[in-house]
Amino acid sequence: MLLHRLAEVSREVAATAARNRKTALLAELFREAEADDVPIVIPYLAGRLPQGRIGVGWKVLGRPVPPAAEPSLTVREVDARLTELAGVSGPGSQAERVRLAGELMSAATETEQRFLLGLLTGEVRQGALDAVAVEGLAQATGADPAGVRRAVMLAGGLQPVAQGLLADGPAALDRFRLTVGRPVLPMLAHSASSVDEAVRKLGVCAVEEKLDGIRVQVHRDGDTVRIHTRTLDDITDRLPEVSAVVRGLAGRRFILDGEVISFGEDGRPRSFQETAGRVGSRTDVARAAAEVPVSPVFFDALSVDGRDLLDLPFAERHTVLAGLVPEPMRVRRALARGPQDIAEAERFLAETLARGHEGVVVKALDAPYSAGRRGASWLKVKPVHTLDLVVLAAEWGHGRRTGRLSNLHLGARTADGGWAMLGKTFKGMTDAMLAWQTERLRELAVEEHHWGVTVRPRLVVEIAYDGLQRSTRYPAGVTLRFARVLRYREDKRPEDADTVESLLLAHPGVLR
DNA sequence: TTCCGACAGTGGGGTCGCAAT
DNA sequence: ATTGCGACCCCACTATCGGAA
Repeated sequence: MLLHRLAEVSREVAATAARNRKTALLAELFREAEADDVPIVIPYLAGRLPQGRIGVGWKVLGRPVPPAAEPSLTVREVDARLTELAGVSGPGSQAERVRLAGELMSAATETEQRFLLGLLTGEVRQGALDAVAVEGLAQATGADPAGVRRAVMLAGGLQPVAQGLLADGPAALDRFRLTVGRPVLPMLAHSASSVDEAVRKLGVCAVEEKLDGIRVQVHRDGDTVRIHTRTLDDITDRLPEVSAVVRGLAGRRFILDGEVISFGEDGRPRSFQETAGRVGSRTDVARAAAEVPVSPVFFDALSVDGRDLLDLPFAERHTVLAGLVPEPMRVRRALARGPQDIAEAERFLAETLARGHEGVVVKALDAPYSAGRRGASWLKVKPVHTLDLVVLAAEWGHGRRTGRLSNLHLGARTADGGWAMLGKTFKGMTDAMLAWQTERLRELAVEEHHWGVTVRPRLVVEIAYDGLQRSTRYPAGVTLRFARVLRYREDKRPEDADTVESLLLAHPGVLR
């Protein structure tokens, strides 16, 4: 199949609003693909590379090159070239990547260039990724959509399922079962604004502490232990002490879901930055492990001794978990029968925060494990802080925000009457707010840049954030975690904005 | 007819590893 | 030794479609 055909379909999908039509377009293309093309066409149309990320970004792609007049590239040829690109390393590799990428781009037509650019930078933006591709695959093969979705979750990705389906038809779905050693997409949580809201929604539930670490899925098969992240990356080699702990557990074959986190000598959790830095260290693992040891803390069991637990209610999965994993290695929890226990649940949240954790996750006790979904049966609750800050600058948006000032630079007052930038945010704005702030900020502009405008510090905006973290980038030495806009405060003057000093007082110990 | 669940998009900060400077 | 890039951890929120109620 020609890449040109894919690029045209991608363009048409992007230009189509109706999701059913997007699905149909993808299905049509999947039906056209030859067997050898399938493992390439499917991920491409889901906006990703079969090779995963291959170290090619905006810089490597460099300046635009003149497009080819006629389409000639086949998807298999593109795939082969990208595999070659992915393999380049060592001194001189950057120049070689640039050369190979340039060669590929000059062989592509304009439409193909646009598609390849999106694919390589991970920004296809056609309004259809995994979910729509899964639906399209089901339609193309006549398989049950729910069955395909489930198989994809269990296989950890679209590709093996697509190959099976196109080779053997719907019967292939039976092959995809939960298997120890093969990671499955983890279940995710929605947010709730309070414990009260969460417990009222879920009824009989567990309230579990939410640790601010790295999500892990741990597989043990005898003496073999594998540890995977939320995106199913294998990080076993970076966490030897976790493997050792898991080998010490009673069961021989199991899959557990949990978090790894580092505790300080005082028993309190270290900052997310410290845990993440440790888990990210690959070169001198022994030293990193000595300096910042991490511990696994589990909260779910997906499979134990050959039993697939996914469809069991959480209450039963937890009973199995508790039989396998001793208490300190499980998250703390409280049970709530429903609204009558809200006070207790709130007390548990307060205690959890006092112990230095992030918040709680409220989980329905009767719900199955919805692999790969953001199930409504898990609700996270975290405290939210707010500040009144001043807009110092704003950046032009992209995609559907093109032509709108989008990303705000946020400043707090300093002791000398100036402003210290604390970070940026693009979150929380409605279309109406985007339109309004674009106009207002242009009026306040003192300087225009290619990236946006700097403005007179006049506009006060109320910002929600999850906490303060250390920063080497911003002048106060701190930045906001997950900052988002709540509303503009036109009733406030810049002099009413919060100060760096009061912010640091509100979060003692962050700078130290 | 209205409501709501699921998706995709729009980007945020930090840290690590690697290659280039 | 320092800098810049890319990958990958953490993530919130809004708009939209289409099926459920």
